[in-house]
Amino acid sequence: MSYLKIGELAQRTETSAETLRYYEVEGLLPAPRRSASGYRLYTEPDIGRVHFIRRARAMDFSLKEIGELLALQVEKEVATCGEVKSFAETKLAAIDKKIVELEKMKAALKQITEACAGGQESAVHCTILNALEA
Amino acid sequence: MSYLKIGELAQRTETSAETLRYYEVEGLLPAPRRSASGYRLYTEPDIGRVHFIRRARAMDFSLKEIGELLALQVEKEVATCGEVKSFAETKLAAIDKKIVELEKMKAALKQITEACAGGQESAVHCTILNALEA
DNA sequence: CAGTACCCTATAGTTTACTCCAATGTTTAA
DNA sequence: TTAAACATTGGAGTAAACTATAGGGTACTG
Repeated sequence: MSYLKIGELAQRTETSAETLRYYEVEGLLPAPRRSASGYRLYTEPDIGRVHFIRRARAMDFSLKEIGELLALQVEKEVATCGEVKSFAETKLAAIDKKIVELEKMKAALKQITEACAGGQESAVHCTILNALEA
Repeated sequence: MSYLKIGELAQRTETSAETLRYYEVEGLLPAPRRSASGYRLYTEPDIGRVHFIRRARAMDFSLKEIGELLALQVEKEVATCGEVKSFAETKLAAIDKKIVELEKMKAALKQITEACAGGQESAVHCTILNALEA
C-alpha cells in the first residue's frame, strides 16, 4: 500500500497542493492520515475523489453542490438513484437555458454585423438592445 | 412621460435598488436625471437596458463584457461601420466559444444522466456517481 | 403633524474559489 | 552535510458582483 504525499496527489489530479488543502478545510476531502512528521498521506480512493470534484467543477457544480453529491455517494445505501438523477437533471436544465439565451444573443449580434456593410457609410442606428427587441 | 424611481425600476427588473446603483457606478447604466430632491428618475429604455444586463449575467457574462456589448452601436457621427462590425464579430466569436463549451458540458451531463435508470433503488450502482468518479 | 416607506451617499462586509506568503520543519540527492 | 525540493500552519490577498449598514433627507397616508 503506497501512500501519496500532497504534491503527488496534486500532480495526479492536475490540482495544486493549496487547492487540495482548501478542499479539506471545506470538507470535500476527508482529513487523511499523517506521517510521523505530519505530512498528509493519501490513498488510492482519494485520487478518485479529487477527480470527482474536478469533473464536477468542470460542469459548473459549486463546491457546495459537489459536497451534496459526495454525501449522496457516501450514503449510497440510503440515497436513491432517482435523487442523484434529478440533481443532475436540474443542472442540465440550467445549462440548456443558458445555451438558448446565448443563441438569442448570437442572433442579435449577427443582426448588428449584417446591418453593417462595413464601409464608411453607416445609415443604420443599431444597438444590441434594438436587435434583441426585434 | 412617466419616470420611474429606483424602487420601481428594481421591481420591474427583479433587481435590487442597491444593484442598480452599483451598475451605475460600474458604468453599465447611464446616470439618470434627478428629481429636485435628488431622486434618480429612470425612463422606459432603462428597463430594457437592465433586462439586458440581467439576461447577460444569467449567461455568465461578466459586467465588463456586458459593458462592451452595450457599447456596441452603429452611430452616424462617431464610429465607422467597419470598426463596429469588427468589434461585434469579436464578440460573436466569444459567444460562439461559450456556446461550444456549454454544449460540451451538456453532452457530458446528458450522457451520464441518460445512462441512469433513476429509480427507487439505492444509488450503490448509480452510473452518474460512477461516471463522475471514473 | 406624525409615521412610515422610500430615497440619498459613503463605506464596509460577504461570498466563492482559490492563490500567495511567511516562518518553519522534513526528505532527498549530490 | 548541506542545498534543494517539498511539507506544515496560519493568515492575508484577490477578483467579481453584489449586499448591508449608518446616518441622513423626502414623500405620501391618516
